[in-house]
Amino acid sequence: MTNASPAPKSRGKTSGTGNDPFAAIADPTRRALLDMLLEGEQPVAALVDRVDVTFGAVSQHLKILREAGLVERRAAGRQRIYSARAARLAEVDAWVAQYRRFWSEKLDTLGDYLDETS
Amino acid sequence: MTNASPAPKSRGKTSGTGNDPFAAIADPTRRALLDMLLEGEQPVAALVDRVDVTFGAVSQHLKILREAGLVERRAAGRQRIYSARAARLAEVDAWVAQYRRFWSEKLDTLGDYLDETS
DNA sequence: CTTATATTTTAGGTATTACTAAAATGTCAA
DNA sequence: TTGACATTTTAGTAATACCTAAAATATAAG
Repeated sequence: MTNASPAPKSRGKTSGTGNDPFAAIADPTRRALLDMLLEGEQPVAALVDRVDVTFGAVSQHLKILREAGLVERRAAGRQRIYSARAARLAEVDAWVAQYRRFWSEKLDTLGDYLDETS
Repeated sequence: MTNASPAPKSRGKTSGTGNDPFAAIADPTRRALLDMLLEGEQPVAALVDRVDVTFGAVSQHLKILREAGLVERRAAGRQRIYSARAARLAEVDAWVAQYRRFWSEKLDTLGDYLDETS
């Protein structure tokens, strides 16, 4: 027997980019946006010219981040001011935390990683 | 003016699922596989019957995880034994760490780290 | 050599993603 | 009102992701 089909596979609820923080931070542009907001709240236009995609694209990314609970929006005149709302990243952090003991039984500086050690 | 095109946009190097740990852990099945490997190294077949996709799909996921440096493979007879290689998650951890102060100025029981540096 | 086992790879399909350009919405100001 | 500004939404497209079934590879055993 070659393969055992595990079910008809409805392909229906993959949760998607919206609302899942892991999916939300998978995109490098979205991480860049979050990083910018880490410096403080900003209107969309301020983010746009640091990011090399169109205004529309940034707006769409912000929507995804907002649906994931990672940013907040506030109205100010005709602007929309966005700010980071990192609480939702706690879910990601909790997951990664399980693995911490694997790479650092000794937790050094916490500032340098990226190695191979093999 | 409606939009300012930021460049022809070659759509070429989005890094993709392979080799980018953020993209690698975006998929829930892959996170599940990593979680299983956290219990200890395992041959592919052992993972397959806890995951509800075909053998082929699991093999593909493991390939992506391997390309991202998140798992290791070892041969044992005709089996391939996989094990978690969490070091690469340090990159994710480092990124998330920037945000920790946002949701916990007091860092309770989470993973318990000395983030500091600010 | 032949067959069974364990896994990987390929081919093909469908869904989702990320992007752009343009249209739509909402707000401010003359 | 009219027009400019700030942002969002829509429509359409190309690339990517994930999945299955089946073929291919590799090792072990009779």
